[in-house]
Amino acid sequence: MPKLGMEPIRKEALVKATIVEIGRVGSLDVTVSQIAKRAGMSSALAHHYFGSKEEMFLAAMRHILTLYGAEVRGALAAAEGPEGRIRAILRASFSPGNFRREAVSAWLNFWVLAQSVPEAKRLLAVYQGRLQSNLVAALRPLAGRRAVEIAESLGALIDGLYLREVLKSGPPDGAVAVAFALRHLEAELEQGVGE
Amino acid sequence: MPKLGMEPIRKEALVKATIVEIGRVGSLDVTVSQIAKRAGMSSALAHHYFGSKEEMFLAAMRHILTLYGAEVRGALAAAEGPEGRIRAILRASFSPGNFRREAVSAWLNFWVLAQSVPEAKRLLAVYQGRLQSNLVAALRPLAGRRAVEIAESLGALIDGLYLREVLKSGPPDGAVAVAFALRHLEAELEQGVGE
Amino acid sequence: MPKLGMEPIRKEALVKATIVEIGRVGSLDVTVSQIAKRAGMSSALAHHYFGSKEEMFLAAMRHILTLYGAEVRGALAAAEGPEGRIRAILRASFSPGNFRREAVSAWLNFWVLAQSVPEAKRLLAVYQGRLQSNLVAALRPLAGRRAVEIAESLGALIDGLYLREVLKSGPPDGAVAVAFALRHLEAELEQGVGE
Amino acid sequence: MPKLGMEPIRKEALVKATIVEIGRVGSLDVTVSQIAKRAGMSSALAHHYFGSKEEMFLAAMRHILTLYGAEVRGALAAAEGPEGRIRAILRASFSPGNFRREAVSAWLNFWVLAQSVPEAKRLLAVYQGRLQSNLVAALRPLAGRRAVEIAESLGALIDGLYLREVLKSGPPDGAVAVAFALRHLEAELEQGVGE
DNA sequence: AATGAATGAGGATTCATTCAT
DNA sequence: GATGAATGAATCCTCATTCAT
Repeated sequence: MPKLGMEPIRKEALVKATIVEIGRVGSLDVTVSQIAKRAGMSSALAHHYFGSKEEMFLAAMRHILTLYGAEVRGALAAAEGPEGRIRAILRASFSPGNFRREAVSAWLNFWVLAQSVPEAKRLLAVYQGRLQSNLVAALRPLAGRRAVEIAESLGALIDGLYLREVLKSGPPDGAVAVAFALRHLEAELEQGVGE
Repeated sequence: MPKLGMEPIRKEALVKATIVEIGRVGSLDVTVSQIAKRAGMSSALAHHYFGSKEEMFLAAMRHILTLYGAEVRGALAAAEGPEGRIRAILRASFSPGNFRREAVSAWLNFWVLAQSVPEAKRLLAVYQGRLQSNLVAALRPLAGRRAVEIAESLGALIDGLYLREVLKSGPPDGAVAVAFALRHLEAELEQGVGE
Repeated sequence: MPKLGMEPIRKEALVKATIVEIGRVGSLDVTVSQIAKRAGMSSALAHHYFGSKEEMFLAAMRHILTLYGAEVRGALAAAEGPEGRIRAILRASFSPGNFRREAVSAWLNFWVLAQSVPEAKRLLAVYQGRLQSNLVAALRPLAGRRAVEIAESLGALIDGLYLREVLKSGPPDGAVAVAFALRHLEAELEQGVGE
Repeated sequence: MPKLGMEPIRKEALVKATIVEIGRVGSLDVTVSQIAKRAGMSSALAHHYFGSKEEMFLAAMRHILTLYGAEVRGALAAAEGPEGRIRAILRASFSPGNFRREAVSAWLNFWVLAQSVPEAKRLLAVYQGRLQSNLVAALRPLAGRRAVEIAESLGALIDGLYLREVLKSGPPDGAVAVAFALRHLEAELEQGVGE
């Protein structure tokens, strides 16, 4: 008797194991066996479910980006006012669920993957596009036509803060990162006001 | 007496080939043979001069960071006034020599390398430290005690802009990046004034 | 469910192939591929089961020493009287199963291995210790306190005869070797009597 | 101007370095570069003088066997009476010059070499032949027609004692070995007397 | 005489992937 | 569904040897 509904459970376990292993090793030089072992199954089964190592990586990317997207959406739903929406996006971006060592490590490696795997590039582009439109929507009432460029610089700053987390030791501090980004934003907005 | 003085020539060729290959493949999954072939020699010779693949990567990192450092130093030497110094740093950061596809790709991969190779981490930390102190020195007259935090956010922004170049197509446009960073900076400085 | 229970079969095939190849080449300069090919499998599988070439060598050593030990034990079980026990040990030592060209060659190479691999050294020491105590036990009733030194010299003689077999051509002649050792032994014992 | 008479000096340095390195590593897995470096020259020069690694090994063998032969000859010249001659041979065999760790190690490795290199086999056979005839000559007056077999067993015992030195720790003790061999010999001779 | 330069050949080891059961 | 078995294809690295100077 086949166990019913094993597939999603197995897949999820593999996706999580993939992220953990990438985070542990710090690169994509992770073997399917390592991942499968951590997920509690044989490497053959991992291939059975994903077809190839690359597909596992892509699934892991989707998982991380989906998680991020969900968190942002949730935060936005509870936010009020333009500024509140921006704060919500930032807080979600640096929430403990996203801004944790192994996720940051995986995320960085996905940028590398994007250089050689088109689908990975597409996924990152989608994520970036969503972030950008969310920011623009929230900024429009505050910054008018400057919303686009401010959004872009805020987005780049967020990515830069993620990147730099790699060199730091100790657990990531999301609050500090949010404060940084907010200060930057206020500066930009004040400038707009001053025009 | 044998042919002499080949070492520096070979090493330089290998370092350049390493960067080219990393840029071409988009990851550190380059074989020593590929690199050596592009540098016009056997892989055995590459090992003879560098001892290991990792050492070649580190040499390539040092090369890129040294190049960057030299360009910044040169630009600073010709700069006048605090603002001029900042512009110099930014222009050097996004100069065609540094802000080119293959160098950006290599640079991104070095961040990944830094997660598993301590020496790579150290090198990046040194580069980051220099950038920070250069920025702080230039910002001090303009922003007083806020110099440090502005420098940090400016640094993160620069890294973010580098990172995002990965998703773009076409040759990197340094001018746009500089403009972005400058706008951000002006906003930060104005804010200080408004306090 | 997959094909099962291959491990012991494969391992045994590899161990035997290792001995054959060492005997054929006359040194430890055998490639894993050669061994694996002779054992009828890929070198990758050999590594899968043994982890490393060195482990294969050690397994081959254990095999040879175990074989030897078993033969001695068997012969001792059927032996009667002190002299009978000694004859049994000698006959086992030079039995066709142990005293054959390829086993002698492998044995010699294991002595070399013992110089650089501690575990190999340990194995040889264990074998030597067992031989010594077996001999002493059998000699005690015949030679009293001289048993120890006679055993030692008999052991060294056995090893010397093995060693010298290397230079000979044609199949080893165990009978001659046994006769040699027995004559030596009788001389030693008579001397004791004469005291 | 070529340095005159460099060749023998270089060659000797290489031969000694070969023995040292084999002793150090405990096997013939020594690189020409290691040997050359220890001899204070480039590996290219080593090849210039010996043509190949194998030739270096053979030269080292000749060196060791020559040394041994010379010592035996010297000792024999000063010996008096049959028993004195035998003692001389044994003492030479286990003299500090021959019975030292690195020489024993090299000697063992040469037995291995003899299995695949005919010239090495020939050299060992020559050494063994000389030892045998020396022993027979000395034993004839004492043991008559039994001289041959006693010589052979004494020779095997010597080789066995050399071999077993490999497992021991601490510097070889020639005196003990000589005593061992002498006791064995006396036993053999007494037996002859008793016939 | 002497050596730095250079390489071809090879060898241990790894790994994604496939397959039979 | 699940996995042990199995391998081909790499890849890093080593090394004896050659050569130009």
